[in-house]
Formats: sequence, C-alpha cells, structure tokens
Amino acid sequence: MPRPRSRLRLADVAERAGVSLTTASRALAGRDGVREEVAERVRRISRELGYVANPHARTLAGGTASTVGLIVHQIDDPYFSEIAGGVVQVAGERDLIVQICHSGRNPQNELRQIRHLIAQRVGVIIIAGSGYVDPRMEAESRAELSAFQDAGGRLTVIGRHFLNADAVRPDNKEGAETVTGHLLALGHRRIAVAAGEMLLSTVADRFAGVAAALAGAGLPSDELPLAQAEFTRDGGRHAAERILRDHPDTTAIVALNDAMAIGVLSALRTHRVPVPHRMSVAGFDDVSFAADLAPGLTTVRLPLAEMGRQALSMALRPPASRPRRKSTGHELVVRDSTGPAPSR
Amino acid sequence: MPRPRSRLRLADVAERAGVSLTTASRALAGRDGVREEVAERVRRISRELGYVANPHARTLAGGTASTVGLIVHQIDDPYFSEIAGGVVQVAGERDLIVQICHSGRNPQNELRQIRHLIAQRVGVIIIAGSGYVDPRMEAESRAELSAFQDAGGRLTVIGRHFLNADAVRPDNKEGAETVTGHLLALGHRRIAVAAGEMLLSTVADRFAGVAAALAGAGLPSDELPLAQAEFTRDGGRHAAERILRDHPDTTAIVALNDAMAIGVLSALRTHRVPVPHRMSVAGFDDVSFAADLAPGLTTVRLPLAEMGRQALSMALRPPASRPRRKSTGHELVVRDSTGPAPSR
DNA sequence: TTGAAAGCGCTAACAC
DNA sequence: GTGTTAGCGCTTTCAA
Repeated sequence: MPRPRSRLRLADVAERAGVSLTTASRALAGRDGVREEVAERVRRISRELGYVANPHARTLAGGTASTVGLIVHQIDDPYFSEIAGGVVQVAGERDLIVQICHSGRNPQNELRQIRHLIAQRVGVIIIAGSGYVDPRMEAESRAELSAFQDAGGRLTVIGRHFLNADAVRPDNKEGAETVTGHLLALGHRRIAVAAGEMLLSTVADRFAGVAAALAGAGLPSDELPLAQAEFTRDGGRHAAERILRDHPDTTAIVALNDAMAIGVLSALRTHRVPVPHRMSVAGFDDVSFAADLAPGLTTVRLPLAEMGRQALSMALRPPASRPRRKSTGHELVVRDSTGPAPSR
Repeated sequence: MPRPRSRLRLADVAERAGVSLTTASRALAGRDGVREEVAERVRRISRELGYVANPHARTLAGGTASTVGLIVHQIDDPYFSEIAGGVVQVAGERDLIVQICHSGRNPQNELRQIRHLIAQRVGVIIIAGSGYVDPRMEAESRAELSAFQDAGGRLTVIGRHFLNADAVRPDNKEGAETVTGHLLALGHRRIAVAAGEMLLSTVADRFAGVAAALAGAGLPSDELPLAQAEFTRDGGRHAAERILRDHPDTTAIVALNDAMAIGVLSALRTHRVPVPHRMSVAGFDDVSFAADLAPGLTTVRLPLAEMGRQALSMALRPPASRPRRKSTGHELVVRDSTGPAPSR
C-alpha cells in the first residue's frame, strides 16, 4: 500500500506562526512556558490550516499515547453499545481515539485482545463487562494488565472486582435487592430467577441481591427457584420455559438482565401468560428500548452511558495512590410488567 | 496520559541474532533479500524473546497502520452498533484494530473525524450512515477522502452515494417500495410517512420508494402526507402527533426507520389508537428488538451485521479498477403492527 | 545478500 | 520565554 502523501506537519504551523517547533509544540499541548499571546496565535494558525498532529510521531517521541482501548463482550449488545457511547463521547471531547475489541465472553479471547492493545502501546485500557467468579479464569489477563499498569498504563474496569484498578462498580447486589423488594411489596412470595451463567460475577452478585432481599423478608432463599441459561434473550426464553414447567405457581420472575427479561416476556407471550396479571417480570439494566416493550419493562436502571463516561474520565485523571471505586447508583424504574401478586 | 515504559526493540533482536537492524527488519517483514537461513534465525529469536514491533514507530517510518477507522453517527444506535459488530468481527479475525468515531450526524464533525483518522494513518476508512442530498454539505469530506484514496488508503461507504468508493448499498428505495406495497395490498389508501430530515440521502431515497409504490398503484403521491422530524424515536413521536392532528383519516404510517417507528408506536399508545386495528405501522431496518416490541414491528430487514462484514471485506481486497457496489438485498418482515385497512 | 545512514513527525532535555 | 538538539523505534534508500 503506497504511503499517504505527507500532510501538514507541526513544522509548517511553526513556520507560519514564526516560532520554533518547540514553542509550537508547547502551545498546542497547552503546556506553559509560552507567552499566552504567542500560544493563541499558534493555536489559531493551526486551526486555520486544519493541522492534526501525527499521533504516531507523538507517541513515539514520548508524548501521550492518545489511544484508549475498550474491550467489550459484544458491541452490538445494547448494554455495551450504550457504555461505549459514553466512552466515545468523552474521547471525542478530548481528541482521543477509541479502539474497540470484542472479548465475546471468552477469557482466552479477552487475553488476546489485551495483549494486542498493549502491543499497540495504548495509554488506557477500559474493560467493560462481567468478570469471572473463579479468579483462575482470568489469571493471565490480570498478569498482563498488572504489567501494563506497572509500565504506567491506566486501567479502568466496569463491573469487575480487580483489586488494583480504578473501577466503576454497578450496583448489582443493591439493585437486585431493590427490585426484589418491589416485588415483595406487591405481595409476591413465589418469585423465580432467570439467571445467566453463575460463573459470571455479575450474575452471582445480582443473584446474591435477590437472595438477600428474600432472606430479609423471612423467605427461605435456599429453595429459590433458579433457572440458569445464557445471559441473552434466548437464554431468557429457555429459563422462562423451565420456570413455567418446574414451578408453575410462580407469580414473578426476576431476570438478571434486560436481555433475558425480553426473552422471558417473549416466552410468556407464546404461552399466553398475561403479564403482569398472572406473572410479573422485572429486568436489570434499563437498556434504551426497555420502555418500548409491551408491557413496558420494570427494571433497575444503571446509567450506562454515564458509566462509560466515568470510566474514561477516571482513567484520564492522574492515578490515585489507592485505586478509585465509583459506585453507579441505581434506580428502580417501575413500568407495566410488574403488578400485584394474583390473589389465590 | 502516562507512557508505558519502552519494551523490547528490534535492535535487541538484531543484536541477539548478530545481524543489522535492516536485516532484522527485512526478515520479520518477510521481505526478500535475506538468506533464508538468516531470516529463520531472526524470526526464531524474535519469537523466543516475545518481541512485538512498536506500531507507532513502524507507521511513522513507512507503511500505513493496520488499523480500520469506522465512522458512525452514533454507536449506541442499534442500527450502527449492529453494523459495527460485523466490522469488529471481521477485524478480529484478521488481527486488525478498529477505531470508532462518532460523526453525530453533523458534517463538520464528520470532517473532523475523517481528518483524525487520516492523520492517524489508518489504512482503511469505513463510513456508515446516510450522506447528504446536497453534495456541498460533504464537499470537504469528499476532498479529504479522495486525497486519502489517492495516497493508497481504502475507503468503503455504507449507505452513501460516493462515486469513487467501494460501497455497500442498502436497498433503501426498493425496501420502501416493498413495504408500501404490503400496505397497499392490505387495502390501505390513506398512508402517511414519518420521515427524518429530507436532507439525509437515506431519508430521501426511502421516501422516493414510498412515493414510487403509490404512484405505481395509481395513487397521487404528490399529496402524500409527510411529517418530517428528527430521524430518531422522539422524531417519530412528533411526526405521529402531527399526522394524527393534520391527517386524522390516515390508516397506515410508514416510518422511514425503526427508531421513528418506535416513537410512532409510543405516540399511538398515548393517544389510545389501536395498532393495527385502527392504524398500521411499519418501520425500516429490523433492528434486533423490533420483534420484541408490542405489537411486533412489521419492517424491512437489512442484514446489518452482514453489511459491516462486507464493508470491511471489500476494503481488504485489493482495489478493483472500478469501485465495487454491493447491494444488500432486503426482506419484508411482517409482524403484528400491520393489518387490513379498517373498513369505513 | 547485507549494512550504514537518513529520515518519518514529534516531544523533551538542555541551552540561551 | 524561546530555540537548539537529540532522540523515540522503525523502514527504506543507497552503497558496499
């Protein structure tokens, strides 16, 4: 592939502004040691000329690596695309570039993506999405990431329990308690859970929240009907089928994410189970179209885009002596998919 | 942003192999002019040491980066996140990195993103999403992109009319004709259109398809009720409000994308207009959750992820003498939001 | 077939 | 404050 014709360089801007390379560099980086008047002139000329720095040269020379690596399970999953939206937005404001990789909920592939990003010399890595309950499944990733951090790279995780990284912590357990409390308040006592694979820490945490709420209400959470399946729409369908078959007197289903909730609603529609009159359904996440389902989905709202924004903002601040933890908070959004428990 | 400490360099590999930098470079790049035996030794040592080239140095010194720039209007819009999913998938298979930027449906911002990607020396640019009817709105972008292509860069557009680029062409006009034909066959005669801004070429093309279908059925398409608004869910709400007010005898609304269709459904629910008994609604795109709305949305399916895959695959093939055009095809997906026209 | 040397465009010590 | 100069790690002429 031929090499793109060389474009405007910093030297051109410097020349036009009648200053040296260094001064131009400082002015554009906003560093001080330049008279404000001169700096302003350089910036103006740079803008007029449409100058854009070559990030490779910049990185090579030891400047800031202006790239953010974002690892998601799957970008076309609304949970991740909304988070990514937040990351890309902040990146755009700061003239950073975002590289997106899929881990596909596969620890080996995730490791590969991490290595790739590190080889690219990205300055920031953001990992979004559940980790694994068993630390051995991500031991290698952790090792690579530690080395990355030791070398000065910035790491932020969203929804993982990494001891040594800044983290955006979704209210998984608390949110699950809240939504379960909502169902209890509506009089439901026979509540079932549609869960993803329990080896995902997000699933385990949310499930713990449901169990805690039930225990708090004096209900035996150890025999809580639990249907595990994939953490997806189809998984939700399968889980609902099993719940209907094995626990026919269930009056409410808590799905541990909205994707599963949608599958649950779909299965209930197929079986002509009226929602919420015969069965209440609640989800988790509040993805953008949860309000547009019918019935509108009662769910726990996480501020997804905001989580993405925070993750990048944290990474861009100078590292703290101790890793930062930022809880997302959550909000119960009551729509039409939950209602009073049917009286018997 | 901090800078990761420098790692193993090519010079280290060269030294260990007892050859010059040049020879090592050649050996690893697989270029000839190196005795096979020497090349093999260099490669072995490089592997043993775990050497990974610094892509910034590599890009700066010569070739283009093995990076794909993907410009979308908004990554958290399902239309784009599904396309992006396809692109990221193919990229993952080929060890390429995908950089995502938002244009935000703003030509100026799009131009800025294009410049960034070019400055970044990406080898491939993929632009997804509607262009503008008025060529002047994207004249600058076109100029930059032409220069990029002249310099050897590969460009693929999804859903734009760029003469000189490989293109994935969604069946906008054809799909609109199909879905309008479906409504006509159901007996609808008073059909209204909820459209995005007409300056978007996608909107114009889809609208032309609706008009053509009506004309083909001998209906006066020049007085076709048309409500223009933003090409989003909220825009759909507003458009529906206006249609209900100004054309109360309408029996079917064609929304020119699914986002608007969802807004239309929402507005109709608010006004207690039964769908499809009193009003049929059709969308366009078939985003993943269109089936889960209630009623399930009748729409025109575009193979979004496949479009993303094709776009990158085309870009990675050697350029053809003439730009390639790949039509997506389309498929009418009939669900519950359309039904027979109410008899009067 | 191999190597020396000249950059690629930028930042950062170190002068002035 | 501002400029000079030496790299960052690699590819690529151009000689040998």
